[in-house]
Amino acid sequence: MAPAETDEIHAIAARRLSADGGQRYTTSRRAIIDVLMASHDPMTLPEILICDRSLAQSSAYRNLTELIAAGVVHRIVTSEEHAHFELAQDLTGHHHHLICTMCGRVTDFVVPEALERQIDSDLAEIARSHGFRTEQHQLDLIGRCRGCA
Amino acid sequence: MAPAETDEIHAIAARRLSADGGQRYTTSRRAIIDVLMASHDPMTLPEILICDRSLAQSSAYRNLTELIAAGVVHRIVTSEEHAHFELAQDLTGHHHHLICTMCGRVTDFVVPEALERQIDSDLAEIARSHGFRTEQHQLDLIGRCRGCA
DNA sequence: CTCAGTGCAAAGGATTTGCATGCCG
DNA sequence: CGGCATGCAAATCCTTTGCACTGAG
Repeated sequence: MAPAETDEIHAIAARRLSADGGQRYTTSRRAIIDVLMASHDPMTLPEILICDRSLAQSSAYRNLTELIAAGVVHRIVTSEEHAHFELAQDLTGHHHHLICTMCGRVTDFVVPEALERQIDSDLAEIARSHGFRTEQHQLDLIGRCRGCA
Repeated sequence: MAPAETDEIHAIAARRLSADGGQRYTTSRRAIIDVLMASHDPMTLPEILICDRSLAQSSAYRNLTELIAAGVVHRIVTSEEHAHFELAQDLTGHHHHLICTMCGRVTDFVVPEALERQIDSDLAEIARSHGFRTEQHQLDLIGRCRGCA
């Protein structure tokens, strides 16, 4: 669960893509990963395109879909118009999101280890009682960010 | 925070709507609330329309928007195609959601009081340190439901 | 050569909106 | 009467897809 090194992330991405049906780690895909690594917070597609003017919108969407399928990128849906994208949490470390209802910005935060463990154990019990196979939990705060408060 | 009675919910809905700029609690709006009360889990718009054949799609969306603005209904966004709608949690009691990545179904669950308190206090501290004004927290489990596992 | 990747333009699909009409207060 | 509410159809807008072309192995 420890955050991976920058170079290591590229290596992992390449490996997961090729494991996922022989996909290549192309320049465009690497560029997307670079952009996401450079940002500390999840980004929308328009934001990604601004950081990487060379990319076509449809290709960006297609590559993100591929990266998500390969487990390298994670998509975050909010009430806002655009989805947000971030590196998979097994690459960057597990965290949660502050979601601003005004400007739509998504910001990362981490919670104390003790709380994380408590949540995991309580939710495991709940999932079991519902016959639910949990893939991930998601704990977000919805409200107004500092700038919009 | 205690769940409100069925009749009481209608009264509250009417009151909040009229407080929200003089909106009326019309037959259609009451019907939507009835449908949501009858379901124990959040519903998509198509599901609502099936339960209430008399409603036009656009009116249903418009009424839901109005009910959300009045704080009577809550909208849940998932990765699935349709949003889900449920009564505001101050009417039904605070709870969380199991979200199935296969069939898209959303199911309610509650967590132990102790965990809820722990989350609230830890997150309050985090929000403070980010200058974030929290409106609600959201703790969901993403995975496969019993039928799709 | 072959097949994945790319870009452009067009399609898809949930949700929203314009507009004329209906209806409660 | 006045303004909110409704329904239909058309518009929006994020995202996906069809298709022809390019490029890496």
